[in-house]
Amino acid sequence: MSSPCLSSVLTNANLTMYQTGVSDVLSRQPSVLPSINTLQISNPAYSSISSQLYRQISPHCWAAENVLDWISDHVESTKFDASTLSLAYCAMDGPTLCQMSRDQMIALFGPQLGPHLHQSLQEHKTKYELQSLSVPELNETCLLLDNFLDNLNFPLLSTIRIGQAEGAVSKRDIEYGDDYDLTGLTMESMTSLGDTEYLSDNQSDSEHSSSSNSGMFGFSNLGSPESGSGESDPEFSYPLISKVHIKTEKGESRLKRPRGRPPKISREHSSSIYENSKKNKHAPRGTHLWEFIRDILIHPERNQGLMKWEDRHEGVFKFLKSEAVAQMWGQKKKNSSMTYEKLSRAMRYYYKREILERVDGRRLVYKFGKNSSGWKIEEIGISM
DNA sequence: TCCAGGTTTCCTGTTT
DNA sequence: AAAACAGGAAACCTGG
Repeated sequence: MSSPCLSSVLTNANLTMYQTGVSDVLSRQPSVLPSINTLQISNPAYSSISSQLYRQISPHCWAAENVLDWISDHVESTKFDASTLSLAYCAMDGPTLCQMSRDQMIALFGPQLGPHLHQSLQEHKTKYELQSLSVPELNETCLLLDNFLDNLNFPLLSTIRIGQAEGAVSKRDIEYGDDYDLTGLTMESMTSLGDTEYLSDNQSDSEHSSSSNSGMFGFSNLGSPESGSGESDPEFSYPLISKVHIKTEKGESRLKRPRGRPPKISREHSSSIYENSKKNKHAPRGTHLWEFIRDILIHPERNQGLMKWEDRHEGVFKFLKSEAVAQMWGQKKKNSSMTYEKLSRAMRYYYKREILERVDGRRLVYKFGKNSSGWKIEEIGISM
């Protein structure tokens, strides 16, 4: 993968092929997704090169990030106030976009940006209808490549991070609470999200409904392992061929060790831990795990059945989809290999600091301690 | 440059 | 048997 353009094309094609449920997300949660800037920045595949990629692809083949790039360009060119634009309206892929009428686009993007976007889209569609011969060939190639890599137990193209060094992120752009988003979870991450104890808010503890997991966020079940436990399955644990390129101040790119204790060399599938896809950027101060957990709990629109209060007044809560929460945390920290096991270790460190209290005998249940804050009803002033 | 805080990762053993 | 829990150890990153 030496050509960034080809890499981006393949990555985007893969995203296009496998991203599902975007319209579902659109219809449900228009206000909870991050801003355009934070999504672009939090997307590891994003780069200045790929941001122009949509110009070379038919709108019908645009992935969500191509749509985002396209919208971003128009936001800039029209001096539109992006802060008034919900990212949820931008988090759709090309095929979804192409199905929208002019009125629908005006309804979504407003009377200023909507017509502009519609006009632009028609121009792009017209342009690429003339080149329709080449696009199916590209899609077919991408599909073949994906199948090929999949059969070799390589990660899907969408899980490979390419040119990360190009996606340099400034610290001020990483604002807590806005840059995690389930729609950005990759294929590899979604294969193991289904916990055995998923419960909707209306269900009792005795009810189990793992079969409904895939539909919670509108993701389809895309080839999860039979075992149902991606974490314990070596084939579904880590991307194998990704590399972490860290751009230094001098501008060169080099391999960098991932954070944490290095894994044992002898472990199967750990061909090289230093080649794992990770950005070793530590979160800025104030971005703590317990705050992340707290914010999921106190924002029902973000919760989506991930966690629930067991005792709202006592601060007792339970993970309903522990792996999904861990993936979200990992996404926030730019760490694709985050698991509930690791997250829970960090949670246990909070016992000593009395940010959390133990809840003995109950699995996946924690309680906020006296050194936590911001979760009490009287503190946040709303009724849960 | 060093240090502290806050994880992240791995590991072994225990409990549910 | 598997998943979750517990906690030690070590590594890493960021901010001060």
